[in-house]
Order: sequence, then C-alpha cells, then structure tokens
Amino acid sequence: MEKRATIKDVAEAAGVGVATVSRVLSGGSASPHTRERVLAVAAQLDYRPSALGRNLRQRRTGGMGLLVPDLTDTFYGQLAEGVLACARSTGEPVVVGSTGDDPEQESELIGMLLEQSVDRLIAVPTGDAETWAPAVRAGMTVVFADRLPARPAEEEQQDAVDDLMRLDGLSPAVRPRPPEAPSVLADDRAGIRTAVRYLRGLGHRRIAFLGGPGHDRRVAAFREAVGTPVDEELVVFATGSRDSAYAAASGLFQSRPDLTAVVAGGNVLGEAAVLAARELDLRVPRDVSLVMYDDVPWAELCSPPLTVIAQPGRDMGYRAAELVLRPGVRRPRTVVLPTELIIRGSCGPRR
Amino acid sequence: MEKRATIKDVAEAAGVGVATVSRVLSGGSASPHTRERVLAVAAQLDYRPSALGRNLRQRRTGGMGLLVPDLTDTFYGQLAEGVLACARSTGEPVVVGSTGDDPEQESELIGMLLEQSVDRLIAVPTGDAETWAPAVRAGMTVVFADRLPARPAEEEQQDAVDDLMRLDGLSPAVRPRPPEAPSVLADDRAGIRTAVRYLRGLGHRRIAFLGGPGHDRRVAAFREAVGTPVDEELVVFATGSRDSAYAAASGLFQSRPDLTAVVAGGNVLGEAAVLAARELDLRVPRDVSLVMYDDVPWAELCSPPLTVIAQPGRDMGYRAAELVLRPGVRRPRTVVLPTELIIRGSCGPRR
DNA sequence: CTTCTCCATGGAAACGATTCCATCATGGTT
DNA sequence: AACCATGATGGAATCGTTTCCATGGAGAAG
Repeated sequence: MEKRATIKDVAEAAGVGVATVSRVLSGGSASPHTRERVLAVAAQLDYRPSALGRNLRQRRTGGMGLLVPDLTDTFYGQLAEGVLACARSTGEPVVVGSTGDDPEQESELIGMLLEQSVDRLIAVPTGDAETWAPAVRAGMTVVFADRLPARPAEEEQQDAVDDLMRLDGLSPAVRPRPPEAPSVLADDRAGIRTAVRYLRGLGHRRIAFLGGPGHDRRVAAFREAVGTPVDEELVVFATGSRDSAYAAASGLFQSRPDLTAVVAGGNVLGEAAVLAARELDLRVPRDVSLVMYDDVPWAELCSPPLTVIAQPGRDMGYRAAELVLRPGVRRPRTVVLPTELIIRGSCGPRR
Repeated sequence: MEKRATIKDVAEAAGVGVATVSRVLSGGSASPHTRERVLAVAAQLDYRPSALGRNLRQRRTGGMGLLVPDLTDTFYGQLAEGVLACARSTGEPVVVGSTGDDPEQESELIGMLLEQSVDRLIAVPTGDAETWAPAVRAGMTVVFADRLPARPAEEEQQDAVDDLMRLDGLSPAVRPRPPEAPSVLADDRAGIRTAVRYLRGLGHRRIAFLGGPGHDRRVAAFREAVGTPVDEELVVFATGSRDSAYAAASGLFQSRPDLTAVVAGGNVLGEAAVLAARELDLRVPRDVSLVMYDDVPWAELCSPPLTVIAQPGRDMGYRAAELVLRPGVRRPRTVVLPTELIIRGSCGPRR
C-alpha cells in the first residue's frame, strides 16, 4: 500500500531538477553524466512515471479504444486478440467495449471514450455515420475494422434518386464523397463470389443468403455474384442474437424448402443454420449445402466439417492497431485482406 | 476538432466559481437557483467533465482492468462479456489484456495497469502469488475469476512436509493462511465429481483427464472423485495453445488405447479431444466417451453433441465486476457459482 | 580578448478536475 | 441589538507530468 515515487522524488534524490529527469526519461538531451545518475536513481527508487500526470498534460490518454459487437462471437475474439497483441508490444492500454450491435450502446461507449480522452479507436461499427459524428468531430483517429458504418438515410435516398436517373439515361451530378475513414476489411466481395461460384459449379441454382447486422457489403456481393434478379425470399436477415439467427435460419428452411444451398454471412449465422437444419431433419450436405463466412476452430468439429470463407481475424485486428497507432505515413487508408474458400465437407452436388 | 468545454468555461458562462460547478455536478450542496443555472449552462455547452483531471486529482483511474488468457477461447469471451456488461451499466471503462497464459506477459500487463493507476482488477491468473505481489503491494483491489493464482513453490513444499507428518500420525503446526483474495469461481469440485460419477455409472473405469494451464483445482477434484491411486498416465497436461492441446489429446489416445472415457478440463481441450479422436478413428461415444468442461454454443453442433459441465461464464464475469466495484460490504469474499452437467450425446456405456 | 553560439539545466506554468478553507449573508435565538 | 449557527460560495492548493523559457557556462570563431 506504499505510494509510488514521483518524478519529484527522483529529482531530489539525484540532485537535479524535475525537468531534467523528465528529459532523461523521455529521450531528451542531457549530459552523459546526468543521464547516468538519473537513470540509476530512478531504477533504485523503482520509479515509473504515472500515466495520469502525463495524460493530463498532453490532454490525451495513451492507448486506444476497441469497440466490437460481441466478444462471444469467435471472430471478434480473434480480432480483439490481434489488437491486444499489437498493443501489448507497445505497452499501450486498450479500453474495450462491447456494443451488442446496438447503435445506442455504441453511442454511449463512444461518449465514455471521449470522456476518457481516448483519441484513438478501432471499431466494428454498428451505427451509421451520424452515430460516428461526435467521434470525428472530437478529432479521434478512428479505424474501422470488418465493416464500415452505414451511410445516413438521406445519402441512401440520394443514391436511389441517382439510380433512377441512370435508368433514364441521365448522369447524376458528381457529388463529393465524404473522405472515407481508414479501415481494415476482408475482401468480402471476392470471398462471396468464390463461394457462390463454387456452389454454382456444384449445380446449385437456388442459393440463399443468411445475413446479420453489418453484412450489407456481403449481401451486396451476394447479389452481384448471383447476378440477375435475386429471389428476395432467399435473402433473410437476423439481428445480432443467436436466437434471432436461429429463427431466421429456421424460417428460411421452412418457407423455402426448394433451396439447395445457403451462404451464412457470419459464424453465428452458420451455427444457427446447422442447428436449424438438424432440427428440421435436413441433412448437410445431402439436402442442403452450407458455406459459412468466418473460419473458426469449431468449424472443423462439425460433421461434416464446414466449408468456410476464411478471413484473417487476428491479422485484421493487428493491422488495424498498427494503423491507429501510426496514422498517416503514406496513408494506405484502406487495407483489404484476402479471404480464402476452405473446402471441407458441408457442400455437395445439388440433390 | 473543436476542443471541449472545461469546467472553467462553464463557471464563467454561469457566473459562478469552478468550485460551485464541481459541487453541483457531483451532487454537493448548492442553492436550487444556482444548481438550475449551472445545469442549464452545462447542458448548453455540452460540457462533459474530463476524466483526466479527475483521475489525477484523486490519484486513481476509474474503471477496472481485466486480464484473461485468451479471448479466442469462447469461455473467456463469455466472461469478458459479463464484465463489460456490468461496466457498461455504470459507464466505467475496462482496460483489457490478454496474457496468453504466460506469467511473464501477465506480469508486464500488471505493470502497465499500475502505470495507468488502474486500481481495480479482475483476473484469470496465470502466474503464482509472487507474480501478483506487486499488485497487492500497490493496493489494487483484485478479484480473481475462474481460478486462483498458484501458490509459490515454497508453500507447496511445506504442504508436502505437512502431508508426510499427517501420514505419520502427527499434526503439523497450524500456519496462518494468507488472506485469500476475493474471487468468483465455478464449483469445479462438484462439476468434476458429477461428471466422474456419471461416467462411472456408465461402466467406465479407465477415465482420463486432459488438463490445461490453471486446471489445478480441476485435476485435484478429478483425483478426489476417482479416489484410490490414480493411474498417472491417464492425467495429461497441455499448455494453452491449440496445438499443444491437440498433441496432448492425440498422445493420450495413442499411449493408452485402453482408456474408455475422457474428461477435458476446458473447451479448447475438448475441441482437441474430438479432433484427435476423429483423426485416430476413434468413434465418440462408441469407442470413447467424452465430457468437456465449459458449455459453449458449438458444443451442440458437434456430432454427437457434446456432454458438458456448464459453468456460467457470463455470470462469473458480471459478479466479479460487481465485486471489484463495490468491495467490502459484508465481504462475501469468495463467490462459488454452480456447475451443471448437461447430458447430450458424447457419452455412452463402456464398450 | 571579445563575442557569439550552443547546450545543459532548473524554475515555473500548464493541463482540468476536486476539495479545503475562509468569507459572507441570512435567519433565528437570547 | 448583539451574537451565533448554518449554508452557499469562490479562491487557491493540489495531483504528476511535460514543456516553455531564462540562465549560465563552455567552447569556437573573430
């Protein structure tokens, strides 16, 4: 319970001023003699600078924030491990928050981080650009991982209008896009495309997509890969919870018994699909083929082992942390990491 | 990028002193008139007190630290979610670190938290009491979750000596136990005992235990439940990694093909056991029965679905957070939460 | 020898909050 | 009317660090 030595104690014990101690410890200039002396005294007193004083002085907290939807989801666990690994190597603290895929909670957590003067943040965003306005306004360095925030409703509307104009053969006015925030994403498009082609190659024609919150890019990729008008009943969404995922999967299988393959947009959805299929006595892959986004350790445990689109969760976290720690520098604003289709046993020829 | 209003700005705008503003905002006494006025101005300026100033003044950082071995392990993900949920309800930041089950990294992370003046910590400890000495010396409020730190070697030796004395019919001197730190644990003993009895009831006699780091209490419970000299070859340990777990499981199956049941001390070990069994063409449960510690969502996905000893990970985290936030108060120092044997399909009668 | 430059050095201000303490006003009691 | 108790209030100190700036000395260049 003894209290720690302060810089003042060190200064007195070494017979120098506090400014000198500070300089020595943070790499400023000092005579070799003084430097040695200060270092010795500091070591002897077991002095460790208090982050509190430094933070107040520089008006910022070191380290970074990390916001993920759910640490129970193995993929986000991997992502977090990546971030923590990078932070550990630099000795920086990471303040973690779990949003539960709820924009309101996300908003509150951003507020909390602001209050803490955390000015670097890695986030798997849930809310739209509006939710993120306070953060950028406060000058936070934000790096998005895994997804980008949805664009606000008005922009979507504008886009719809533009699309109509295009249909009429008009070219809409060029509007400046807001500068996109740095981000680390998986190549969803390629991943989904490869999966869909693979299923196509097996003869599947009625392929469904099971999506969750934040899977907009994946659905878009799915639509694009399928091409031609997509049967809208085959694209269903769940909220973040496991219950909702199960309900969505079960509903899908029941309402469209004619589907022969499913692409699950995330591992929670994949889990739900396996469970729902089993409950309805659908055999994988005989009755229905399944490809799951995310490679997680237990994908191999299923029987049959699941064919997955692997994305490097840990790497994504690590890269995002690097990006947020050393922003700028040749600004490779957006990093896209490759995905890989890992073929195991959950897909078969169309029945 | 505009900078936030400080308490001074509020004071000026409201025409009062900073002390008054502070009092109003932190529930001190003030006249209704002043209070209203200050509140109005604060709201209008969108003032949020900076945690930096407060922290420095009170010489402590709010919130808490959380140290877990690996966020990729679903159980620790659940635990972390529980902690975060509790912290979110009080608006407190949580600094999370991942130790990788390495005492050295744990030690460094403790140092980092000390530097940040984080004085409340929830930990799944990896190192022994010595590793934790700096934390208690600094007056941290530590709550251990899931396990307790190993006791230092010298104490173990002393215990061994005591045991010998007991064998000789002597009663060893009563030594004062160090005051045990508050902790939140699952009832490992009951859980393991129930599992072993269950396997016994199915006719199994050669039951193995697959342990990982920090599973001391579980092994002890296993030995106790099995009773009589345990066949030491049937108790094997892995380090934290998945590879090591797989190697341990595979080695166990190969060296002792006569075993008929396995208790895995954690979900990573359970996963490894399933994988190793499959690789060696051992059928579960026909050739070997398996009980896994930890109920995780994917346990149901395996085929057959795994029989597990469930422990309430999320609750454990939540309770630990409560404990660390409001210590004392009737000090229920150690909380033990119940475990439950959930019988699915991975155990069968002895072959 | 003078002057200029450069560097090491320490005092002091600053960061934004909390909190101690002195002051002042008010109202009630003797 | 004098006095005291009470409560509201603001000034100033404080927390531990970084950083600005002034000082002083040593060495180089003239």
